[in-house]
Amino acid sequence: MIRAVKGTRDLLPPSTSVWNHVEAVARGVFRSYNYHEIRTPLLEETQLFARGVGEETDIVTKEMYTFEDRDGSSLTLRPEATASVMRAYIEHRLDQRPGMQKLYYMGPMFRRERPQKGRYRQFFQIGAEAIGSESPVVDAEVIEMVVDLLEGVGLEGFTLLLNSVGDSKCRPAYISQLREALAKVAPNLCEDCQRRVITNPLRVLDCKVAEDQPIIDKLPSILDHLDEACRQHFETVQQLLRDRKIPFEVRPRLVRGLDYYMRTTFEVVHGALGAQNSVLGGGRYDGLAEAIGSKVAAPGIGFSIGEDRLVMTVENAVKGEALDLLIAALGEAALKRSAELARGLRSLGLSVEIVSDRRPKRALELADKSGARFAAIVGDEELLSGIVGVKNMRTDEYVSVAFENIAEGLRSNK
RNA sequence: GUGGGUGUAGCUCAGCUGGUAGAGCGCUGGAUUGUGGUUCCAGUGGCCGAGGGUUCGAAUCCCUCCACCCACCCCA
Repeated sequence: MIRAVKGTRDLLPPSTSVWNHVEAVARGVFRSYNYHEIRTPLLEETQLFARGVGEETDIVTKEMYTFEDRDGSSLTLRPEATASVMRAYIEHRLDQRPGMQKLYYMGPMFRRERPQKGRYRQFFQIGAEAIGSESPVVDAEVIEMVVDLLEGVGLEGFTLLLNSVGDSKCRPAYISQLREALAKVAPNLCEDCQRRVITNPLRVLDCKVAEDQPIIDKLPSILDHLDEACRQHFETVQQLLRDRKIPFEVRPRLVRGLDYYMRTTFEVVHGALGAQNSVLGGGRYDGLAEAIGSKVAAPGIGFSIGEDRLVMTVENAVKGEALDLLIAALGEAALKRSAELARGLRSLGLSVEIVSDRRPKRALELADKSGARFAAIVGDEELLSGIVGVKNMRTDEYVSVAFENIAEGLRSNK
């Protein structure tokens, strides 16, 4: 048997209606903040991610789906979208368009990791990027939008974590101090951390091993090492969030795995997701444009939602897309008349199913099992009288109406 | 890449110390020529993850491999 490849999956009904719901809510929220959709290719030149995401990151060193094209060039299935959006921004000179560019996207990303709960090799992200401004006002609005979106799809009990990771001017100094401090305590840390001390000292801050916590708490905090500009920026973002009554927790130890982040970073976590508790991550990336070879500066901030994870948390809260009417047609003539009726109803946006190969009882049973709102039987009697008995499957109400009045009845009961 | 767990019907799972498969749910039909949800009856269903070994005989014991899940790493 041929199966879906490891880490990929088929999304089947009724689950797909949850996905549609999440995406519809997202589009609505994006529209209300004046964001517009951008669609970039799933394939990019490998260099884009190597430079944009960071040569040393896990994504680039071991998780990318990279292959050689027939002409010898190296292509990669996108592991994330921000670099692509920035590439498109530069390529099409969107900086020349009036005002800031507020863009959103949704679609599949690919990373070759070992799958587990909430993690797939093909996974879906919904994200947005605001490019063309360094202002903390934009940071606050992006975060406000994120909260709107999550609440809009019905997510409850999430926590917004906030931090600033400084910029290219103040972060290097902090990291060297951190290295110094780590050198002294390294032998007392867990095995993973001892490795991180060398590979990526910031990651030590993210360690979850209980015994390490007291040691990590004593390490220097990035927030004490921000330069004046970064400190101001971070202060303002926090003030604007308070003004908007958006609850958040400052987590000086919140670090992100992608090299391009600077200043504001944030994350939304939710229990009930297993070990992968992060639903969304984002931050500012003022140096990204230059990193991928742009001559013009393009400061920006964005975020990305793990749609698979979000759907997991709201799966039960969303109702499916119910069938409006199931018609049991008895005989040739009735089938013909039913098809006419269905055509009219469908053109009004109602969903209709015709069943002509089952006894009425079985047809009703099917209506019940498929969650139809109404059911009707069309046979010789109805053809003669022009009157159909329409049954409300939820309330058991049963009304006789003329063929031409069915639409109205269905719609008023919706 | 590393650990742990699990693989028997479409789904959830029973099958004790070896005697070549069961239940519930589902699906199809009937009881009930045209009105669902309850009941009852019948039918449909499986190279017991794959290969090899032990044995007269293996779903069951042994070995190898594979797949899926969870976790680590890391991230959405």
